Amino acid sequence: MPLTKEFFARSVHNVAKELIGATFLVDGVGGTIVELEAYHHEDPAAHGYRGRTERNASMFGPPGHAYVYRSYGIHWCVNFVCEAEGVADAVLIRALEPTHGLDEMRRRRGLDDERLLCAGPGRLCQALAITREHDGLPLDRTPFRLEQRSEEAQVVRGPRVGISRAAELPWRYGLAGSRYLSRPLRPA
DNA sequence: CACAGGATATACT
DNA sequence: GTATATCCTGTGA
Repeated sequence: MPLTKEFFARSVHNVAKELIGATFLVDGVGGTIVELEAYHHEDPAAHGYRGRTERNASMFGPPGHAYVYRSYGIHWCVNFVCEAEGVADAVLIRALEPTHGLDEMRRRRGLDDERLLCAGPGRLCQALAITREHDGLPLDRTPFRLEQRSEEAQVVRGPRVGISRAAELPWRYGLAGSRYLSRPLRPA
């Protein structure tokens, strides 16, 4: 079952929990979502916390769309907008288990190790060729494909990665036992 | 383990 | 205007 706009028009935590195990493809290349982080508009670590800017404009758009931004001047990171238009809640996609288009991902990443193809927000954007071109695009249309997970997933929660503000909130979600996480997830 | 790389935002002077 | 921090990764100690 493809994920609809209604799926994303809910609390960012419900969306986060249920996205673990979903399939995420761009032009047929991608895999299973095994790690993500929730960013709520009242959360000081969220890009939308201080209001709209040129960079984060698509966070304030309708749910079910992509928010792509450049991180540390080098990498791209992709978020899925949740909740409602104007609210600026989103989930940051942090890691995939590669299942589709492995050779294409290896070529783009310039490396063989399957475990490192999509284990990190910048890495997975490179593997899936996600750039600013994708910012603001709807997730239920080409080039994206998002499929709901077919079985229950064992989801674990822990503190988020790489932030200083609100670092104590356990808003990082992962698939228990996955070897494709960007780093180990210690339950909080 | 440390640190370069360098866009974007915010907090200063 | 300048300075500092950031939702990170690759490389080299």
